[in-house]
Order: sequence, then C-alpha cells, then structure tokens
Amino acid sequence: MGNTVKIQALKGFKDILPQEVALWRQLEEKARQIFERFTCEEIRLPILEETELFARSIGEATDIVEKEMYTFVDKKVTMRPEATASLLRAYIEHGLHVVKPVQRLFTIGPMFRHERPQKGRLRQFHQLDVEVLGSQHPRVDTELMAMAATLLDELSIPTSLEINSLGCPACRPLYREKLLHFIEERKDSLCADCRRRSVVNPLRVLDCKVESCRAQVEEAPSLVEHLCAECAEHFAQVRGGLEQLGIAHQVNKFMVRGLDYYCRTTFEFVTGDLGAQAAVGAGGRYDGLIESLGGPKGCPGIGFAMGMERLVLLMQQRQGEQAVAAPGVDLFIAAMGERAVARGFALGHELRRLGRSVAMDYEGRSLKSQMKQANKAGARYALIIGDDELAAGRGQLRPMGGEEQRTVELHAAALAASI
RNA sequence: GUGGGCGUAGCUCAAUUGGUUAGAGCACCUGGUUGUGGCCCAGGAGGCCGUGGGUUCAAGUCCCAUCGCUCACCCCA
Repeated sequence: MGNTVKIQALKGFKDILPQEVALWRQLEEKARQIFERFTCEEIRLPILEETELFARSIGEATDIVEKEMYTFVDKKVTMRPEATASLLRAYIEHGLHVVKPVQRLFTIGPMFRHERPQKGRLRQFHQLDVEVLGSQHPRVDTELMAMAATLLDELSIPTSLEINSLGCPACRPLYREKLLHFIEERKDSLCADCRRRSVVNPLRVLDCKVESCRAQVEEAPSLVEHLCAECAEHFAQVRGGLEQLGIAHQVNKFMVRGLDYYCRTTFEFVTGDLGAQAAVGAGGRYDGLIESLGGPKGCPGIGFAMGMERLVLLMQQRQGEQAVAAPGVDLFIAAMGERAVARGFALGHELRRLGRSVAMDYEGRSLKSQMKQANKAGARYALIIGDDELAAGRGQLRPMGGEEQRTVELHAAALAASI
C-alpha cells in the first residue's frame, strides 16, 4: 500500500454514491412517468458512434466537435457528446418514420465532453433527452415545452422559460448579413471574444455576457424581426399555444444556440441557482437535420435535453441533504454461535426467495452489536437465534418499532407471513 | 486554453507571532456483568498535515515548484 500510487477518478468524472442515487432514481422515475404521460417512448442508444455522425450533425466548427469530443482516433469512433445525433441515426437506420408518421422518443444516459469542469458541468454528465420527429406543427413545439415545464414543476424546481426563433434557411442568411454589417460597424468597441465570434459564429455575439457588449447589442437587429412569413407565423402559433396552456415564458431575442442544426423555435429553461450554469434544459427545432443525415426528405424534428447533474443539484437545494429513505430491510437475523448462524443463513435465503429483504452479520459480533446494526440498517424486525432457540426450533422476533417481542417458529413461510 | 480560491482523519473543520507526542465533532469499533437497538457515558482505532525541494536550531504554519480539487472565463445541458 505504502508506495502504490493513489488511483482516483478522472477529472470531471464522478461517482454517484448510494446516498445520492436515491435522488437520481427519483429524478429518473419522475421523468419517465411524465414523458410517458405525453406518450413518448424510451429508446436506448449506444454510447459510441462513428465520429462522422457528430461532425455532420453538431457542426464541424462548433467547440464540441473541434475540441471537446472523446475520440478514438485510430478507430474513428467517438463517445457521444449529446444524444440527438445518435437518436436520429437510430431513427433513420430503422426506418422509424415508416412505422409511425410522428415519433416521440426519449432517452436517458451519460454524455461525454472534454471541457474544464465547474459547477453543474462535468466531463461525463447525464441528460434526459426528448425528440419528436416527423411533425413541424407548432403545437408539437408547445407540447414539448409544456412537458419539460411539467417535469420541472413536479420536481419543484423553479425556472423561467425563454424562447426565440432562429428562422430558417430562407430568412436566417439575410438576417445574418444584417447582423454582420452591424457588428462590422462597431467592431472596435466589442470585446475580444466577440470579435472572434463575429467570424466563427456571429449569432453568439448576441448573448455575450460582457456589459459593454450587451449595451451595444441592445440595438442590434433581432432575429424575430427578420423572420420570413412562414417562420413568423410558426413562432406566433408556438407562443399562442404556450399562452393557451398557461405556460409562463418570455421571448429572449438574443438567445441563440450553440449547435449548428437548430432552426425556428429554440428555448431554454434557466435558473439563477446554479452559478454560471443557468440552463437546466434547452432545445429547439432542427427541420433540415434528419434529411442531411440521410433520412427522409424534409422530415422535421424538434427536441430538448436536460442536464441531470444540474437538476439533482437543484433538487438537493430544494430538499436539503435529508437522507432519502434507505432501501428498507424487512428482517435482520441476529444469530449467536456457529450453528445458529448456519440456521439463520439458510432461513435468510429462503426468506429472500419469498421476497423479503434480509440482512445478517457473519462476523461473530455480540448480540448487542448485531442489534445496533439492525437498528442502523432500518430493519423492521430482528430475529434472534441462539442455542436455546435452536433447541426449541423457535426464535425471538423483535419488532424494531418497540412493540413486544414474541416467539416464532423458525420456518420461512410462517416468518414471511408475520413480517 | 486563461484566471482566482483551496489542499490537515472516511466526512466537516481547528491548531497562537514558525516551538516539542497535530486536535474536535460526526461516522466507525469495543465496553458500561449471563443474550437485546435508538439516548447517555467510557475507552479504542484511524493522519508521511497532497507531493518534492528550500529557508531555519525548529515548518502543518514561511518561500518555490508540482499534482489535485474547486469556482469563473470560454463553451454548454
């Protein structure tokens, strides 16, 4: 031990310890329950995909593809940095559009990005991901946001919903030109990052956090004012739908998305309780993407992802560190002496086969110590077996709640019935 | 990739202007008369003070380096 090198988890990779797992399960169960209420079906996807898939969908020039992917260079495969690409690959590969004209799918699992970790941001992180494929109806957009809002609401996580429209290939290029012109005019007074953005991804200048940039951007031409007739109508209907359902939201005309594939509706659920990581969920429409990945022509899609670490952090803030109920132990078998332990061991197995959770200590500790363990394990009953009990074929069944202890037959079926 | 903060027991933290065997709480183990949990009491175990150099009679404490964690920028869920 002395001179072995300590091995620890990789930077940005975290163990989720038993105590925390309870919260994760709570989140997963609630998410599945609500997604299924909105008739979404679960799909499970591989973690490794061809590198090409992500390069084509997310965009060659994005930070994710440029420098954050975990790629096996020699094999040309990558650990997924997000779920949409994989899900669409599966959708196309299995011809799911033929099976049903509108597919509602969700998936839950780990994603990988080689970023510098910080609060609410890890290198292996987990997302809830929902995609609706095959419809461009604005009600679908609304429904998806309604579903996310429902989940957050039922988790008691307060957020605000911000929406915007990014236009489509018909109107965005025109807007982009205008924006570039606007940026060019005041290039000298923008921050260094924004000057870089103006080349790489001009829309990003809109959501710069630097105060001096923000002030100027206020006067920048906005996306929503330059939408084509179809996009404007679509956006109006999405907003109308949200109002109809009573879902609070506000238009943030400076909200853009980092991934190339988004068009029209984009949205973000934001919180002020996570430091710099304000977005707990975000998504948008990507009508051209499926076709560009080799799917059916003109097939539209929309989806969103939620960061589970961020949700869990917020759940912890809401619920405090209160110990979530440990998995209940029905019976703790406290046996003294080798023969009694042997008998208890066999009895315990039978009880487990009968569906009871049974704990036992094999270390030969004192009865007092075993009772302490039973208490700590949260056992509902303790069964005490010693030489006397063994001889009589009976044991002492002690309810841990404080009720009177009684003598019981050492038969699994009888015991199972009384605990 | 760039900055700031922090590294002492499993966890949360103490340790005077550098001074001798580095402490506490929680958790853990064993007891508090025969074989009975929670509360209480007593005892025990548990640390190369992140690592490596340096200054000094003397370093957990000061200096340098390095590694790690963390927050923020960037980017994003």
